[in-house]
Amino acid sequence: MVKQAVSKTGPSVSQDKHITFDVPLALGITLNSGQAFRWQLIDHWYYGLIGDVLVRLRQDESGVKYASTETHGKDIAFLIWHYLGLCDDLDEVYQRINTDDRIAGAILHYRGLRLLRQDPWECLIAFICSATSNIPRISATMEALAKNYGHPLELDGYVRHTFPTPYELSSGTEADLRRLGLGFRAKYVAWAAHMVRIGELDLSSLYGVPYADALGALMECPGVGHKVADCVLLFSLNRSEAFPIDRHIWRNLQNWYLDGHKLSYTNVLEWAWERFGRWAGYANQYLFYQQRQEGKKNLEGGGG
DNA sequence: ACCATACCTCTCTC
DNA sequence: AGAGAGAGGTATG
Repeated sequence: MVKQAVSKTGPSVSQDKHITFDVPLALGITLNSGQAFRWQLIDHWYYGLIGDVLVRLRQDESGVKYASTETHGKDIAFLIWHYLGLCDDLDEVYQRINTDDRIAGAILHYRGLRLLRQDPWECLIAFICSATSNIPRISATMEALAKNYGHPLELDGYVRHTFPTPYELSSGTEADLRRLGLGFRAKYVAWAAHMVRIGELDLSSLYGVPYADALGALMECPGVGHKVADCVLLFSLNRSEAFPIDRHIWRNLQNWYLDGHKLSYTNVLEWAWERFGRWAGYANQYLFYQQRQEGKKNLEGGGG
């Protein structure tokens, strides 16, 4: 008997395209390394938004396959290339940050993990929402904001919402945002939306200005401290020297490298710059990802 | 300058 | 299954 060929996909499925390159990339690890919160893996495709374009991505031997919604003339291949940070020379990065066995192990296991170039506005809100939270909750929060204040896009029958602009998000009051489950972060999100909308914080002006100036500008936002500002600098503003120090990284650096000494945030930062130089942010991301994977492993081991 | 504490409520765990 | 801890931080005393 011959099996009947039945198309499982709906009508008008987008044509897959392809970007070819020969630099290291670990797409799945990169999209799930805690930098971005809206990528969803469905049927072996990563669905998510890059700006106002809904895309699906899938890595193969020679690069990345993709399909997307209308791009309004934008070069989608370049958009993806840029978003994934494929222009960073990872060989140069590895050479500079590979200072010890621990980092060497992380590079070995997670080769191709990259720092993304996200939209600074979305990144700012995501990390304001990250305070005393966890990844599932941050993701849920970002989806709630998108569904309530963004607009829908459809790709092959699959619908996702854009992340709202500062103007769109400004239509929500603090009380509205609390109803979405933001908790004490609601006030900070509303405030940030207001500041960006009226131009008191101009995120696009922060590319390429001195680190300390960009940091200071971000920290003008209530609810944005040094750590959140470093996340925005590293994951969206292309500042590879930014080195976000959360409680876990702090404790681990203290044990692994600092002989148990408790240094202030600024002192740890200066230590990181001295050790890892201008690619310190990559060292941070590899150590962060490694510590998270080891945490998962320990949980599995305990369960049998 | 440093340290403790409150802040919302969701998620994971036992 | 339901209660209790803890959560990628920041602002405030």
